Amino acid sequence: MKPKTNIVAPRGMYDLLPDNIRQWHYVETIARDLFARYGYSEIRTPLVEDTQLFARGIGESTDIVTKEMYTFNDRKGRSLTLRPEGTASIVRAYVEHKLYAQQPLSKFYYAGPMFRYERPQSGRNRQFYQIGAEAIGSASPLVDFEVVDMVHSLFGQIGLRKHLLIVNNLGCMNDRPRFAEALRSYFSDKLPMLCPDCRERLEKNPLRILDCKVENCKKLAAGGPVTQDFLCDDCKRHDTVLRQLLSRAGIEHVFDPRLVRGLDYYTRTVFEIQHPALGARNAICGGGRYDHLIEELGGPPTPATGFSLGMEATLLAMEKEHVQPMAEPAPHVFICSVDEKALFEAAVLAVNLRSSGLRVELDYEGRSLKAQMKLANKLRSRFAVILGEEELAKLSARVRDMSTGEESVVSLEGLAAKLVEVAK
RNA sequence: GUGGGUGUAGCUCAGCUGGUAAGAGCACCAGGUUGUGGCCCUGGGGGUCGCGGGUUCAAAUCCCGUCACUCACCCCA
Repeated sequence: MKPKTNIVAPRGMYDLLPDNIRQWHYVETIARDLFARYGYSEIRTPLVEDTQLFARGIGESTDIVTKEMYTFNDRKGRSLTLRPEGTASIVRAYVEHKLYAQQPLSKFYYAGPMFRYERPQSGRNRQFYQIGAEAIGSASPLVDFEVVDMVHSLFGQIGLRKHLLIVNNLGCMNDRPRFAEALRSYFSDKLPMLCPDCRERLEKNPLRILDCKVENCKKLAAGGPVTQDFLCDDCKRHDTVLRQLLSRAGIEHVFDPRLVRGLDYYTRTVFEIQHPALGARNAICGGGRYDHLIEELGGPPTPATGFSLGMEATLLAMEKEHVQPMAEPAPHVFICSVDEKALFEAAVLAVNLRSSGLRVELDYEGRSLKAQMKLANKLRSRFAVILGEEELAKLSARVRDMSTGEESVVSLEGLAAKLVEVAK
């Protein structure tokens, strides 16, 4: 009787097997290198935070806070939450360590898992991985520009070609309520024509009506007010400068006055990067300015801007565009042993060859030479080194080039040097 | 939380109007070569047909429930 468990990974969470992890390293490596060039330093914060941090930072009434958080009490009864996003934690650390006192502008990036209790879907999981960056301490549109350029360039360097940058300006804390009010009054007499979801949005967050997917709601929204009409002079200037910079730098983008991002803390600049080959959840990156969050979380009034990209969605986009990272390097050498004595020597030889910098595989089980050769072939090893009675008697090994089949006998003494020479 | 689709070997899937249908390809192992891979040939191991219940003489096949995966909605990276 085989013991059988039905324990599998939790819903919406999954294992990354060696075959997939290469792609993750590929993206992470490019990102780290690129971020360093922009002067952003890595920061790591706990995966778990005080529940209040997210409730206050993201917004008490948002879906993320009301129904999507993994929240639990620890043994002392403190309410803790698995982080559903990265920005709040970064800001918490910024305030806690008084980093504003050290330099006027702090530039961070982070990478790691986030958790939201949602129904899984294409490009969306309960544990998902984000790479993000935050520039805290400047209200300048130049910083928005830098951040947008940075993540846009990242996708380009990864090898994506079809990603699409969309920008908008939501206005500052004075403009937003005026705009929301205008939307309410515009839609108030059209209530029966809106979808049920939008009727609720009208109460809770009227901006969201603008990106409803229902055809009729779209039509109605098209005739309604847009953010641009309610921007104050400063916001207008901010918006203009950002878009001019993007154009001057040759960064393709579209302006979409209906783009609204979900998180409550966004002010002024918001942007999104989408990929057309994805499913319904087509954003691979979202971001924007949040000029009041630092103050909201107990710090001095400090403007900030940033973004976050979804790793799974990015990987999906890479797949659609057939972007393939380099293959896992194949072994230089596979050591085959013909008998038990050779097997012993093979283990010792492996140490020697590996210390010379070679990638070395060998058989551990004393299988047939044929089986070992098959394995060497399957692993795409450049050479097979064969140890047998004949070879060992002469303190030598047989070296077989796996692509040509040519063989030569080399003394054990000179083997490492010889292989290093030809295997490179 | 709501709705649709799908769960058969390690992988991709066929079988599904109930009755020699537990199958294929790939992968794996062995042999064809007493110490030599790729191609080819032969053989072999491997499956509670997601799980539970029901209908029936008989269920992978029909019905119900459940779990999981998946796509979409809400929301969002």
